[in-house]
Formats: sequence, C-alpha cells, structure tokens
Amino acid sequence: MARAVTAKDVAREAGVSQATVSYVINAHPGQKISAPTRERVQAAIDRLGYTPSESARALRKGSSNVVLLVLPDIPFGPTLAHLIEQIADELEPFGLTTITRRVRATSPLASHWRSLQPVAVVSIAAISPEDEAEMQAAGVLVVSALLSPSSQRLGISVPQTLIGRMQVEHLAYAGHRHLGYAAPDDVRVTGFYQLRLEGVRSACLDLGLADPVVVPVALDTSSAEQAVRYWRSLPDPVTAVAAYNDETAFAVLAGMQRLGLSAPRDLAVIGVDNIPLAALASPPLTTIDQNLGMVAAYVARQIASVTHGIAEPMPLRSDAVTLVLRESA
Amino acid sequence: MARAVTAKDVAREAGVSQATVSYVINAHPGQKISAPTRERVQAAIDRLGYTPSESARALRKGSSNVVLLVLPDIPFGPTLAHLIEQIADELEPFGLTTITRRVRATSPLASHWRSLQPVAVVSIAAISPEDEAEMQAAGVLVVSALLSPSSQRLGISVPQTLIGRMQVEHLAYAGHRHLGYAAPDDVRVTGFYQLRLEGVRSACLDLGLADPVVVPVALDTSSAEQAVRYWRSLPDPVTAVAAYNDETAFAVLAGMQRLGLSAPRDLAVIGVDNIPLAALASPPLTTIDQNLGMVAAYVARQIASVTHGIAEPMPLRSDAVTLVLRESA
DNA sequence: CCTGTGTGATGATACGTATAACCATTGAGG
DNA sequence: CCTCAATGGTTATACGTATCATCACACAGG
Repeated sequence: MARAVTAKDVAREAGVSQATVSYVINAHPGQKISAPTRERVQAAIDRLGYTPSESARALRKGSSNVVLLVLPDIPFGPTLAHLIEQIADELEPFGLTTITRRVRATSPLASHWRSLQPVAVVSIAAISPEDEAEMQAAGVLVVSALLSPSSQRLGISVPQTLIGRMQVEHLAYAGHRHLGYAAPDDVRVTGFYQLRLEGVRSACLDLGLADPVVVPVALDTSSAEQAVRYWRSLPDPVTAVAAYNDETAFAVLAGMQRLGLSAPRDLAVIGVDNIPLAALASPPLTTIDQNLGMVAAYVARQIASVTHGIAEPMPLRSDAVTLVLRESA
Repeated sequence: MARAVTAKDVAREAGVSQATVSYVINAHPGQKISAPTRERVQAAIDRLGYTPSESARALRKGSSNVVLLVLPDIPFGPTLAHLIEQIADELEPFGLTTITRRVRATSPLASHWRSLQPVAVVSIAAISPEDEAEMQAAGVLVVSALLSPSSQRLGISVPQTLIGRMQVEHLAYAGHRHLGYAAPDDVRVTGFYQLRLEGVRSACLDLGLADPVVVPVALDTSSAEQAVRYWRSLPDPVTAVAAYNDETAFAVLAGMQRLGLSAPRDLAVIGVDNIPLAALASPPLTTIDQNLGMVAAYVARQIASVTHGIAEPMPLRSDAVTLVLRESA
C-alpha cells in the first residue's frame, strides 16, 4: 500500500522547500517565484504524479472546495437529475466539487454541512431561517434555487406561479373556458405543486375563467382514465387540462387513449418541463420549459463570483420560461 | 465568522482530554471509557452541537469516507440517475458520501481520485488496467458496475448481452422471424449498445432467425419514421423491433404513429429499462427491466463489507433481468 | 508488603497543506 | 560606504483528528 506522493516529496525531488512547492501551485500573491524554480518544481510534480491532498488543503484553509447541493426528499425525475448534473458541470471548471444530499425535513440540516465545511450550500428545498443564520455565521455561502430566495440570501428562483399562469394563458388563448388541473399524486412535491396551482388559479381569475377542477392523477393509466372521465362528466365539461408536469401529462394522455379520446380534439393537455420524451408523445406534448440550464449556469456563476471573484452573473431574463408549442394543446 | 466547534472545545466543556472525546466518538477497541465519562462527553457534544471535521479525519486516517462514482461521458437518462441516487442512498447509512464525477476518456483517472482519497471507486465505465493497478496499490477499493469486472476486481455486471438476448427470445416466441434493431444515435453509449446488439445477434443465430436489420434512430419522430418505413419496405419486411432502450422505443412508436401504424399489429416494439413512462406509452411498452435497484444494493453492500466488515452480499440472482410484458410486443 | 494486572484516562505526535514571519542576496540611490 | 527596498527563497507553525505510548490508580494474589 504505497504512500501517496506529498508536497514534501516533490520538494526533495526539486531541491526546494515544501513551502516553495505550495507557492508554485497556488500562485500566491505577494510571493514571487523565479521562472527556473517554478519550472523545476513543475517538472518534479509531473515526474512524481503529485496531486495535492484535498483533505489537508481543506483542513488548513478551513473550508473545502465542496458545494453541497441539498435536495428535499422529492422523486428524482429526469428534470431534477439534469439540473443537478448541469450545476456540477458548471462548477467543475472552478475546481468545485458538488455533493448532493437528500434531506428529510425532520433531520437537522446542520449535521449535513458542518462536517463538510462546504464553500457554498445550494438548496432546492426551503431552508429554515435558523439553519440559514448558522451557515451565514460559519461563512458558508447560501444559494437557493427554484424556490424563492430570502432577501439576504443569494439565489435564483424560477417563479413557479408563472409556470401555472403560462399554462392557463395558452389554453385560454386557444379558446378553452373550463380547465382541469392534473395534480401530482406524490405528497413530497407539494411545495412545487401548490405554487404552480396557485398560478393557475390566479390566472383563471384574471382571465375570467372558471376555477380549475383539480384532480390528483397518479402515474398509471387507470388513475388517469378515471380523472378524464370525471372531467368530461361535469355539467360544464372540462375541455383542457393543465398537468403538474410532463409525466402527469403523459398519464392523462394514456388515460384518454384508453377511453378512445384524442388530444387536443376531445381534451387539450399541457405539461411542464419539456422532458426529452415530450416530443415523442402521441400527440406530441405542448409544454412549458423552465430552462433550468440557465438556472444551473446562474447558480454556478453566482458561487464562482464569490469564491473566484469573477463577474456577477446577469440577472436571469424574465422570458426564460417559455411555451413549447406542439400538438396536444 | 464563528470558528467551528472542535473536539478540544468539547473536551474543555466536559472536563476531559481531547483524546477521550475522540475515543468516545469512535468506540475504539482496546480503549475503555467509563459510562459516566461517556455520558458527560456526549452531553457536551450535544450542548455545543459538535460535528467532527471530515477533512481532519480524512487527513489523519489517510482516507476519506468518500465513495467516488465514475461515470463515462454518457447522457444522463432517468435510469442512470436513479442508479446513482440509489447507490448514494444505500451508502449513506454507513457514513459514506458519494461523489459522482463524469470522466472523459481523454483525461487520466488519477487526477480525479488521488486528491479525494476515496475509500472506494465505483466505475460505470471501463477502467484501464494501469489506473486500476494504481488504485489497488493506493488501497482504494475498486468496484465496477454494469460492465464486466475484471478477475481481481470486485463488482457486479449486468450482462448486457443477456438483455439483447431476452428481447429476441420474447419476439421470437411471439412468432416474429424478421427483426429490426433500433440503435441509439449517440456514439457515447457505444459500450452498452455494442454488447446489447451482440446479444441480439447471437440469439437470432441460435433461434434460427435472420440477422437483425440495424438502423440508428434518433430521439425525434422523423428519424424514427424513416427507420420504420425502411424496415417495412424490405423484401422480407421486419415485423418486430428491439430498441436500444425505452426512449428509442418511444421514438419508434412515435414514428409509427405518424405513419398511421400501430403496435404490435403492424410492428412489435420492445425496449429496455422499464422507465416509469413505459407503462404510459401508447400502446404500453413491453420492455426488459435490468433491476438496477438490486445492482445498487449489491454494490453498496460490497463496499460496506470491506469498510465495515459486514457480511458479503449474496451473489446476484441470475433472474434479476426480467421481461415486463405489456402491449407493444 | 510487594508484585502483577487490568481499567480508564492523558500527553504527545503525525497526517499534508497554506501561509506568516523571517532571512540572505543583490542592486540602486544618496 | 551605508541604507533601503526588492527579490526569491526558507523555517516554523497551525488547522482538527486519531492513535500510540504512557501513566495513575485500584485491587487481587502470593
């Protein structure tokens, strides 16, 4: 079990002190290293295959190069997976490592971040003010994504209510007056669901439409079939459905299929997320794209602006959330 | 910026030495701590909200509690995301933190694991023998998932060829003699694609079927439409298609839909993965389930068996890969 | 009464890095 | 000639933990 190569080994190999090796690696301002020395050290590093120990570095500096991504206990759909992956990809060029941790509401957040001493915590879930204060006090940057940041906190929120509003606006524009809402079956996404539905509701109000008929739809055909049958059985039948997300929309389409109905003729359907499969639904699914790629980039730049002193990101354009018009609505 | 609470602070609070605190936390064999002392220390820990520094611990022990998950540069579908998430969930109870890193084939693996000093490296991609030898020498446990482990390496492989074979067996059983294969459009998944196709080919040979007609299908309707038209235009028309995965299968179904064809009557379709949406396709998609949940559990147990001395996992049952019979084939 | 032994704690140290403090050399300016 | 500053390094130390070596003490056996 070979011992790892340390800076001291490199120093010996290059005939300098360990401190010099460190200065060469980190380009410390206020400490000049001559070109020949730098080269000798670099050569030794290459020859020995030296890699600085992240643990030692973190211990010394008091904070690691880790960004902790805190997820609520929500199902791990393609959209969320992609968001995580993108944030990690955007942070990597800055030497920042992303660690994701799923947090149940009951367990205190502290146990998760204290031991890691991350440089930043990105939260998809809501953070309690106490947790936040603690982290601020410890010098940890707190960034929230998706849900609204507090005033003191950095972050970016995709206005979930806007998403619901846009669904309704499109359906109303197409002439629909009586809408249904396909709610998710999973209590764990209530945070998002409530906000989106709120957007739907207020948009209906603003546009003079009837209040949407909310029905939970599980991700199976019979559940959706039942919902569809109910919507169409009303005195004022629902003619269009806004779904919580694309997966729920798929379920609605499957339920309709089973009943021999077709979208948008019998019932228009609009989803949220624009998952890759949305274009392949039958009929191709009209949906709202949150453009989470921009969110990922924004979050990453915001962190890098603090840790690496790069320019602050431009505020996100408000037209980031877009309608993807296909055939289902 | 409050300094973090250290073991020394706890020691002072409890009126003991720092060493004692460490012994209380780690239950070191060969060092008894009396019950009263243990309680006093524990009380102090709770009172101060102490959490051991992971960096210092890793530095001291020479290896962190990190498990590095190495991904090839493949697209991040729902299946892979779920596998990652499950491995992380399985490892967390053992105090192991999962870090995923996507590795392009060009960059040397060493730069990724050396600095982290992970206790184990789980690889979805192939690992070069040199990389593997280096890790072994450094005492890092190497586990490979999905693709075949080498003889010395721990790991578990889902036999990708078996997947292709099972697709064919089902289609042949249903009476199909001329098969098509919907290949992925993405060069990055060649590793998996080649193996699955090989399984398809050899099964065709064994069952006396014609060699499958391989056509690449991108994840859009027109690409699939073209493929479907081609399959049906052959002198011996293809009557059933095995798709690389469920997403490709969705594309094929969409292409058929556009042509007014329906599965399985005009063309049977079978996928791989059993993604949640597979049941909601029209018609519901028949597919092969790899049961990656079992893979995740197996990998996690295998790691824990080394780090925590728990029992070795039972070898994976060979019937883990199963046919999910729905309507498309 | 002395020795041996087990229990339960402490002191000291090393892990590998970053950085503050210090120092030797050189060259310029007065 | 002496001072001063700049350059390019070195020495020493601290970060927080785990663990080895040591030790104080009590107590049993002879």
